[in-house]
Amino acid sequence: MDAYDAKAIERKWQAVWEAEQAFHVENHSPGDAPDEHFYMLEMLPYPSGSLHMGHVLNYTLGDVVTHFRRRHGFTVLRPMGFDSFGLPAENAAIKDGGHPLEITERNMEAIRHQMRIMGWAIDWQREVSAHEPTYYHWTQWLFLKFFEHGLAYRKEAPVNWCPNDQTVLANEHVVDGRCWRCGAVVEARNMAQWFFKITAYADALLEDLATIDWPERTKKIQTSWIGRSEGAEILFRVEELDIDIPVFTTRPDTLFGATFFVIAPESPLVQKLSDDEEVLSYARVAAARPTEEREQRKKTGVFTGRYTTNPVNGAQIPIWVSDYVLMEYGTGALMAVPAHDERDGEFAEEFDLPVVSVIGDDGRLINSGEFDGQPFEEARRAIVDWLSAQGKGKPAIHYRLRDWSFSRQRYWGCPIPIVYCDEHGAVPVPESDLPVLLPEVDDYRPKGQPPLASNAEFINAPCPICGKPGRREADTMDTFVDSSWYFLRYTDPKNDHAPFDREIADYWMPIDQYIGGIDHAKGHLLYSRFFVKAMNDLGMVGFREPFQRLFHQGWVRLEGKRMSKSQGGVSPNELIDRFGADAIRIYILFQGPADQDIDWSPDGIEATVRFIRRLWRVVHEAALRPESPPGVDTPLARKAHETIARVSDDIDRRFVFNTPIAAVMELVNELSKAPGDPAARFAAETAVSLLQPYTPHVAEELWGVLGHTSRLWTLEWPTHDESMLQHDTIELVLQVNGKVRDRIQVPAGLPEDELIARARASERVQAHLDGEERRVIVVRDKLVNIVV
RNA sequence: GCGGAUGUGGCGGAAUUGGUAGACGCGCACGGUUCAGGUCCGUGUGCCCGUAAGGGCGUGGAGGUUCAAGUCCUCUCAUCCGCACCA
Repeated sequence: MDAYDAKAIERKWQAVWEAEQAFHVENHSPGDAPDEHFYMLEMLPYPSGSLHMGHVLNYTLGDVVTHFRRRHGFTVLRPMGFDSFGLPAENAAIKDGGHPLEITERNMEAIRHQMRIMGWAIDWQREVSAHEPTYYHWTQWLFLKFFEHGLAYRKEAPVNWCPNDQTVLANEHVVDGRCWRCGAVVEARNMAQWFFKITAYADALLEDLATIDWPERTKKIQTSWIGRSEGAEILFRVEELDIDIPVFTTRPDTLFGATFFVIAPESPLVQKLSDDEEVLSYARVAAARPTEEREQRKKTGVFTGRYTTNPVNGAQIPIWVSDYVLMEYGTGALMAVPAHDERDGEFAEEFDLPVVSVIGDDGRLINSGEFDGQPFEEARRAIVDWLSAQGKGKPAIHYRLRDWSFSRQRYWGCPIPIVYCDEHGAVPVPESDLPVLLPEVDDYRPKGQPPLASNAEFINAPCPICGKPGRREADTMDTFVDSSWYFLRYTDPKNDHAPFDREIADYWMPIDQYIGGIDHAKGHLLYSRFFVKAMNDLGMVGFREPFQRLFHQGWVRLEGKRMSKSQGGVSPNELIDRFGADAIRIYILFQGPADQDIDWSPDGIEATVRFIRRLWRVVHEAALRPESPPGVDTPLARKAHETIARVSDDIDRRFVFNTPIAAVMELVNELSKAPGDPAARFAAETAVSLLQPYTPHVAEELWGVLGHTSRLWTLEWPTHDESMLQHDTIELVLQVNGKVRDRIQVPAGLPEDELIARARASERVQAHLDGEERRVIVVRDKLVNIVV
């Protein structure tokens, strides 16, 4: 027996898999495509630096599922690619020099290498990268389709502006109101921005959550992010100015209690309602105040001097301006009901405004004219009906979700295929002119305008309609656009006349198992759902959800901090070099349930290497034993069958990956204690076969040691014999008053009387039977509990 | 403030349907083998009392349901996460 040499074994089998393209799957013509197919996908990596232990967990998990499904006869699509546009490469180029493309491709090569030496079963023939023109060609094409159908549009909107870096920042790059890079206080600035109309899909995104198998907490995050609330829009008339101000409320039943009215400081209504300098200056100061300060509990505000009419009772109520009203939500104005809304109540107290209670302790309306006495739920409808009849209101639904702003004033992203013409406005680049290639620029640093704007050759382009000089859009797309459809491109990655073929996409999609971090719950996972729904409506795909089943792996933490590219962490390469990929794979999954966070400690790795070496030795010993006869029935054989059952159920139904390792360890322990057992060969083969998805290299090698020439990775998963799980004798637990007093071996299947008799016969039980027997509970083949 | 998750030995965790708490592994202790060993093998290891037999206690805390609770119910504490003046 040679010593276990992880490196040699891993290189050997990785070479075989590559030479045989073992994990490549073909697209069949629709008629003869295999029925049993499975689309396994993990979120694609962002190529900044190299992979960290969090990735190792993510992709090893996916790898186990891939092998497990393959060996159950499924044709498994398991592709890989790179989210290769984005700020980090650009920032690295600014900071250290070099080109974002070079930096990105260097990192990609490092990651491909890591993926290869981890031995992951990936179909590399389907690799896609966001920054390749052959990919972003179709990102641009999809943008044009969305634009054509009104799902992509341009409008003025507030953005996070860093006055120091002279650029817009994404929300996640604003930390405590400051720029993450230079620390300058971020300002709100209005700029023309491109948006996707994700709000048009708010209801669909909510409703279809019921059709997908996702963790409840993720559904909850999306639900609260979309933030649907039902209520009414009510018009408040300002007679002097002859205007109606709409407000949104979820509590129209409290309308009679509206004793004042408040508008947001940013609201254009402020100027209309008042020219008083005190009011205007309050509004200016309040609007400019950072959000944090606005959230401080003490209410501020100023009376405009104007009144509006409560539509339901004609009361003249004062109009105030206060920064507790948000311009972004509802209509930027609200009816204040101090008796039944905590915030309105605080405001009323601060400024000594009247409070009228309109709901009694019994939940029925009071002080509400003709609606008095109605339960408030009924009144809610009745009042809205009454308002509708009067033309003063209507039922309304509001969402917290806003349209997705995807313009980025940065270089390293997908160009937006638009030309601005003085005459024709924003004109889409014709499909035949795609892709609009990302050009070279002299300097990636944004200086008040996006880097692309400085490239005259790029920026000056004729209007596609009239041919007169126009200017290209200089913004690039948010990288979340790239990742909103990459999983579709994988199904048909080489297509050069369309993003993908619908029939092929419909065949593979939706993804059967998606694995990635929960941090993408309201970003990538929501955007991708929106894309698929929109594409379905445009007739491009035949399904409405991209990810049928979703799993979130936990974080790998180092000293309490999440390992990530920015935080650094433990280098997988070094670990592979020292312990081998198989040991790392088994180690990372053995730490605990995969959806729980792992605190990194190097201690356990030695142990997993020790286990592999033990397996190596025990299997070699077993290989010297004669072939196990079919149907061999020994305790070791039974243990093997039990292990097959446990491992299969854990991976398949329970989706847990740590306990199967423990189960196989038990089997290997049993085997090492009974090397001469006639079932030794069988037990060894079972252990190796069950471990194959976890440790594919050493499993393959040991499969050969056991005399097989077949490819274990292609073989059917073992099945257990149900009859081998039945035990002839069982351990019967004997309790007195619920406390365990004895355990005895009895034949399985004894009748209750017999079990009771045997329980009473136990000396240890008798020692505690000093009172009158009141009751005896029997769980057959398990326990007897005597109550005295 | 609202919503959610988690809490089990010295440590990571197991216990799937209310039925033996602590599987498997780390660590530790003792013994053996080798001896250059940070190798390998074996035994033990929840806590307390006891030489032992045995007994008591024990799943963040307090109550409850039940013959029986880590598991179900009520309250509570701690940690983490999400949302947060959303009308």
